[in-house]
Amino acid sequence: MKEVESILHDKNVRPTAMRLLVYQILSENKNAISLTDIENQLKTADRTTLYRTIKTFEEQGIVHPIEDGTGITKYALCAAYCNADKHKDLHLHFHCKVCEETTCLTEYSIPQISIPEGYITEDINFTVSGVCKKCNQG
Amino acid sequence: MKEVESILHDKNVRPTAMRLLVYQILSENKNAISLTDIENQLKTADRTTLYRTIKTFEEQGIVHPIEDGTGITKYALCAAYCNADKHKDLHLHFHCKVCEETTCLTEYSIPQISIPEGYITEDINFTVSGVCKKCNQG
DNA sequence: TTAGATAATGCAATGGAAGTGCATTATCCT
DNA sequence: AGGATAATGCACTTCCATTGCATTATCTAA
Ligand SMILES: [Mn+2]
Ligand SMILES: [Mn+2]
Ligand SMILES: [Zn+2]
Ligand SMILES: [Zn+2]
Repeated sequence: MKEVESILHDKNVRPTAMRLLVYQILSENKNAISLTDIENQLKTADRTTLYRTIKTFEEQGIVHPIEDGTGITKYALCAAYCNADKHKDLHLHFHCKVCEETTCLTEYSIPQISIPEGYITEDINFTVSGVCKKCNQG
Repeated sequence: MKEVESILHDKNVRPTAMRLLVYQILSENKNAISLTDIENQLKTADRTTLYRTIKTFEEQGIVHPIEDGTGITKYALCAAYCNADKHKDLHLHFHCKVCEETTCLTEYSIPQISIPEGYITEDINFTVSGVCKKCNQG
């Protein structure tokens, strides 16, 4: 059994051909990508299938969604220890307004914060936007 | 000159009837609201006008947009000291998955963070989602 | 190993929000 | 008051997200 196949298997996701391809694409892109990006890189696949594949991946802790402020949700692979119960990759995300790329800053953790008494935290989104290093050196 | 009128005036926005109404609605809602929310509370107005009104308000530091993870942008009035050059109300936002309400936690500032060398920060979005106090007491 | 149950896929269609072009109307300043 | 400029309303377009349903693939247990 190939590596990707066993990863999906471990996360309780049936390793279909389509899913292996989507996983492949996600792992080849160093930036976070949108559903449309995936669609463009996988001309054969139907958008609906991709949509539901990503949804499944998200639910099973394989990818995490990123709201980068563009209104288009991006996705990136999770750390190995994420699972269906909890996403544990709480890092910053950066969106460059010049090149439009959205990146996981996996080395930069979301800082601890307090929220008002009585509120329950389930998800945290910390996204910084501006100009990335590459675009800053023009 | 009424109070709202002078606020708009100070921010270099012509105080038209429509704009006064939009401002009114924003100030009456204690939560952040969407364009559609405004539309529903102002049946007479055309959506395009509201769209452009909000855009103008945003540019002139009257409202700030909030990406709460739903994909629908919400808006809330800024602090008095925001202006066209810079939004200075850097606080947390909370989105309740039960009642769907999005709130400004104006008392809770966005913590200082470091980002990688060479990156330039322009905007920061820090949104927590989960269950709000009200929904947590059911 | 095969049949039947269950899950995944593909197609077609819908919904909702964002955004644009242009003609008309209101506002403001001189 | 008059003319420049800005705001508004209407009609349309685009794009992404999402669903229903029929078909096909996958897995499991007999
Ligand atoms: Mn990430
Ligand atoms: Mn706010
Ligand atoms: Zn860039
Ligand atoms: Zn709530």
